[in-house]
Amino acid sequence: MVGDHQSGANSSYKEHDVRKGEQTRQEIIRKAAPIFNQRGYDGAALSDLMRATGLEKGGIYRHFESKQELAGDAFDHAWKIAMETRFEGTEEIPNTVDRLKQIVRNFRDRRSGLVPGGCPLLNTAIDSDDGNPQLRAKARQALSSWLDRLQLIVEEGRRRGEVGSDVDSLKLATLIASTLEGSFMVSR
Amino acid sequence: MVGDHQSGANSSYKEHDVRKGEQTRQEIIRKAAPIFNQRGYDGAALSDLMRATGLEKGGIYRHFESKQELAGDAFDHAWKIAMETRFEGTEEIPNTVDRLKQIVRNFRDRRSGLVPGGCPLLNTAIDSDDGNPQLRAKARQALSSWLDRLQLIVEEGRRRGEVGSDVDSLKLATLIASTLEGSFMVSR
DNA sequence: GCGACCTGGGACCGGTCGGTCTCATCTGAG
DNA sequence: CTCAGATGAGACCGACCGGTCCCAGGTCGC
Repeated sequence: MVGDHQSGANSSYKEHDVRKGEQTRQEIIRKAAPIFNQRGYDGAALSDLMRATGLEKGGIYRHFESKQELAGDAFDHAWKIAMETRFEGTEEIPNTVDRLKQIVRNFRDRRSGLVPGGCPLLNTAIDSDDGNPQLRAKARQALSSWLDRLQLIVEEGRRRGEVGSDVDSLKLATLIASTLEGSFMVSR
Repeated sequence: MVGDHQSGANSSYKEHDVRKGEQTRQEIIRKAAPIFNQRGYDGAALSDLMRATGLEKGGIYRHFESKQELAGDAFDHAWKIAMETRFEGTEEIPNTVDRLKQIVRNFRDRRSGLVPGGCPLLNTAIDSDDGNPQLRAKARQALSSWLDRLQLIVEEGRRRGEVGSDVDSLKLATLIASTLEGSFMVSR
């Protein structure tokens, strides 16, 4: 239906895809992400995206099948940045509790490099809780990957005796995530 | 601008306002609240509200200046119900900690009488974090009234020695609220 | 440098949005 | 019962929505 342009044979220049169009595509995603994150899916009008990217409608739709596809890519982009920021500089902390504390601190303090508009997960989860199953699925997936990562840290700590063995790692991970996300809302 | 119909003099039937129109107005609010709560402000189209209320556009706009006014009233309605539900049967619990526990339990368990679509505060806070200053103000006000109420309970407990005097009542109230709201999101 | 095709502009489309207005009908005080 | 005023229907409005399409011009492999 889409893609598979010049499908055949000899004609070339794929491999990493540094074609002009791919750069434009990435720039559209970068510029669109804050708008979706701030205004939500319905609130982000094509006209807003046009202004932000400096492109006309046709220029945007050249690179995306639909607004939904763009929103999905924009969410992935925003979430990737959020995750990197939240776990930045925590891998090398040896003690589990200290590492968790650093994650909380990252969550609280590091907002500069982030995509503006608050937590993409929280925004998207709420925004897509009626229709929009694609975005909803992405949000669900993002949440579980986050919980998994927290849970893994807790379990490692348990194995190393830095966290009590009576701790339910999934429950603790969920508690941490809930509280952090909740505080995001309160701090508006 | 609005209202103050038959402002003057002798002409009558105010007092409690049981006029037909007022009943209709309340029913519109009741029917509209779940739609705003589920779909958000932009997502709740007039056509949805028309279907839900069984009225035509003119019939709705007779009772509200604008969609914003209706959304505001719908939020107030939803929030009132949510607060009643959350604090239901907690006033008479003597011990402070038990009372707080009951509030948490209410939050978790009692969802039947509620306006569908999750917590109105969470929804509205996220939904209105770009424009829509009216709704934003209402959300802010709702949050502080909730925090105040929790804080009051904690402080009473402190005075009666049921809660450690080292506890910061505002911080604890905020923590409780954050965690509860956050868990609301996670549990989608 | 040529030529194929990738890229972006922008007019255009049908549909829906929130909101207004007029008018027929209903309600209820006298 | 009368009749003024309250109520609701629904046609209508301009703006804007997401999306399509074709064309001029740019890009890039050969």
